[in-house]
Amino acid sequence: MRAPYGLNILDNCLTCPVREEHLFCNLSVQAGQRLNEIKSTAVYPKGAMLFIEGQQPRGVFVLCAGKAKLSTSSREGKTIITKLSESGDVLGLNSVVSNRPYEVTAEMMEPGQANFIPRESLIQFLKDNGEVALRIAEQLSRNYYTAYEEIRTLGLSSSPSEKFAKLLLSWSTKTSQNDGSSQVKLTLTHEEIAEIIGTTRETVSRLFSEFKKKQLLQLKGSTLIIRNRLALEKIVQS
Amino acid sequence: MRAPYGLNILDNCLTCPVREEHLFCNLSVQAGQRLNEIKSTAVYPKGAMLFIEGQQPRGVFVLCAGKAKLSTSSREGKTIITKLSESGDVLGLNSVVSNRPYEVTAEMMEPGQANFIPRESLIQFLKDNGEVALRIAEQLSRNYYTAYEEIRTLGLSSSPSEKFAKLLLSWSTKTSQNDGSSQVKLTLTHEEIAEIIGTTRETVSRLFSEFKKKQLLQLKGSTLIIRNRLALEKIVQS
DNA sequence: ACGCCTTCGTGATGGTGATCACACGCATAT
DNA sequence: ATATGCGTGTGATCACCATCACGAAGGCGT
Repeated sequence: MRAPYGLNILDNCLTCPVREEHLFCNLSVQAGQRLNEIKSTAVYPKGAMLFIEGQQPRGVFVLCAGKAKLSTSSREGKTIITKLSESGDVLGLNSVVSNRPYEVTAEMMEPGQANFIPRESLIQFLKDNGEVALRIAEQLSRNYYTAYEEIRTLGLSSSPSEKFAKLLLSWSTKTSQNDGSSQVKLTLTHEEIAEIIGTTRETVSRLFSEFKKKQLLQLKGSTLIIRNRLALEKIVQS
Repeated sequence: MRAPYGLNILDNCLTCPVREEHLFCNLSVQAGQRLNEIKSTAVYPKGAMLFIEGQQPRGVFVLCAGKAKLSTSSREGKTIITKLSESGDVLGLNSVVSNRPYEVTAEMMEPGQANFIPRESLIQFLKDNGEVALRIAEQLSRNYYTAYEEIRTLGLSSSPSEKFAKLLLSWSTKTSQNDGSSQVKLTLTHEEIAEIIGTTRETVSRLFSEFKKKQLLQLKGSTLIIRNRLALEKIVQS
């Protein structure tokens, strides 16, 4: 398969982002080869849709480079972002395994690259390799956990402040310093943050102001500095 | 293993609730026998907790008789019910497969019976029977779908009326008549309904009044009659 | 029959966040 | 420079629903 958009393709992208929880690591030699045969790699520009909510599942995408956002929308146009995916993540797995329509839309937030594995091939591959099926099951149950966290956040923590604090903390843990502060490159618009925590853009703006005033965070250009982790945890407290 | 609470035990409960999506149907003879060896059956009274949020996963429960509610709570005591389980459902599967703490509490809503399969035995069983692992994966992805529906409901439909209407419809579809009305035995308290749709008891009371006045539903004793399905669907519209 | 507990109905009140509106800064394009 | 668009800050308003409060109705044991 030729790559769209005329960009380069890495030869073997499946192994490039080696992460602890990577699904397709440590396979037997034959399994690895088979996987290489059925996958195809492509490059996507910013804004490209890997798949769209409601489509029949064509296959899974293994993200190699770039970030993607997973979102779902109501008829009236309200949108929630359920996950920000990074390289190594496997997208569309649930739909492919259960053969139901994609439940989310996956959109590239920046130019990137992904491996595509067609549904039929993957299912056959799993039938032939029982040990991988179990690993897939593990991955699915991890996905479930994440979804459950989301449910807890949406259902139990009522106020936007709480959810905002929770989001900041989830960013903070990735880049924690020993002195309690941490820095994150802020690539999301207020609108997008609003879609993550289920509120409006205006409220997010006000939350930023409020948290700045309370010395909880600080902004230098597009760099977000989280000042007071403990205070944030106190706000969350669920 | 002896049954607690001094009640009777069915000999082979695994096969009693034969449902389309039943996990452990149509197994090979050996697999079926092995499964029978590692399972144990017990009877539970109303209010019994099969497992509690946060506990290390001991194993899965296959519900044979009785209903159970799955719920999760915040520290401040707010509770949401995420699922009402019926016979045939497999509880605790996600936690067992991913070896993380139970993410919910499972409580019997009425006296019932369940098979228990210890974690270690199940995992070994799955390793030995690759084809079952794939079926487990399918089940997990169905669970994921359900969770996703919950996220959509919580995140996208803002008003309690909308969520209430959605709940009524989900009950209605199970027992639909051809004339558009349907009857359901209402076994939940307003408090529990509130925990399902994420609002307060008082609001549920008021919703009942409001919907009665609008001729959307009717109550005869504990029998709920849903009068106007289309109007409900119009309220939902997400 | 009596008290006790759970469930349910409904009024009054107040806070919170969605909504609308508009202005500003800052890109990039013309 | 001017235009156009996007992302952002912030004020004013208002509906909605959580909360508190209380009473009524039913179930259950003693």
